[in-house]
Amino acid sequence: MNGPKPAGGGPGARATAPPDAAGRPIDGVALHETPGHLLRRAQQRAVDLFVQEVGERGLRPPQFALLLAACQNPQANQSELVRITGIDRSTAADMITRLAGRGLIRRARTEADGRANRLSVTAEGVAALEAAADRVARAQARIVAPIPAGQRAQFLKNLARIADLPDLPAGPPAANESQGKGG
Amino acid sequence: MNGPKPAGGGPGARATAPPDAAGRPIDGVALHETPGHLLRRAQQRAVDLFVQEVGERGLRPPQFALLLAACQNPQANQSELVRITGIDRSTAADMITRLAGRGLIRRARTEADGRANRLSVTAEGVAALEAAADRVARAQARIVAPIPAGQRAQFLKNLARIADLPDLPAGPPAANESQGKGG
DNA sequence: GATCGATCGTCAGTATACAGACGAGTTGTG
DNA sequence: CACAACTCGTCTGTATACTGACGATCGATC
Repeated sequence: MNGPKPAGGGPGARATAPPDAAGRPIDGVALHETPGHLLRRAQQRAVDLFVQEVGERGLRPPQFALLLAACQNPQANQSELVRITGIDRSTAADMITRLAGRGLIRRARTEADGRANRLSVTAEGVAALEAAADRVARAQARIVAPIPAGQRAQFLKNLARIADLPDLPAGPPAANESQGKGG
Repeated sequence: MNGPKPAGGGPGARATAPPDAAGRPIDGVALHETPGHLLRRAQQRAVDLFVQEVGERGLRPPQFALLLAACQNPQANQSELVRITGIDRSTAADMITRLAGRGLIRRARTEADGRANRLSVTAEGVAALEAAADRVARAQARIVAPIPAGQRAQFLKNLARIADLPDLPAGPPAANESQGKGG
């Protein structure tokens, strides 16, 4: 555990000093209540669980995302995969070099556009994806496990809102989704 | 903007193939619905907003966290700050070197323990923190702005659950907190 | 055909993140 | 004191993230 000085202040998620703060104004800022810090810690934990399940020598989360996107969009070039995955274009270039070095992907200039690269996932790459799929699913389940089941869909929806991604395709099947059930 | 091809799949947040998936099982995995991916994208956005507010040449989120923790815990050594902030010890060593290079912090061996470093935030460091405080608060507000106001406290609580941090000090003042507004 | 603006991918530089090994120092035990 | 186990901080190596600059190419326009 690690919360030695919560500097307990008001409720909610304020990042400024409550009236009962100490001398300097910054002494009232509670790091552990700020959304940005919580997001960072939560993402750390998510990566940790992913690596625990998939293995330290296996695919890492962004590698899985990139390889999966390439597999599901065979005619996409690097820029399109960058848009799909949210990985930076410079980072993607490095990652593709590493994935190609492991034989999971191939990179070749397209004939139609002399600037663009088309990425082909190799048979080994597909095998790596399929071998990881179940473990990734387990990791995802463990990530949201600490959240009460009835609140998970709403939580992910709000996470998508922050991420500024298209909202989850909330279909008709789920009935109780915009309200938690009391308790 | 960046969501050109959502590759819409099944509802909910499953990470495995729904029965109506295409040929390979991995074709049914919807990246944009997985908690890990959403956490990564949301954190990217949070960092982006932080940098927008504080400035590209200013403190970055982990630097702010480390400097703030050092300021609020003057007698803490590096290991303790590592525990408070969740920053890796190797990363923290690098960051402290950079912060010291900018004159925001000083590092010195303690007399009591010949291994430990005590970190002193300089006057410039305190000034940087205080100058950033309001901007950081604005950034935090913008991060959760896309979430309906009534759901923010619950969202942050669930984020803290994932992060495996001590729960937010949800005091007695908040009454309607574990349920959304009726329906 | 020539040119301008936009796009694609690469590269350099910097910052964050983490595993693993290491030296130095401390603590517990005898 | 001697010794082992542990802790603190550093260092190396690798991976992710992003900015800014760059060359190459494409598209539109003249």
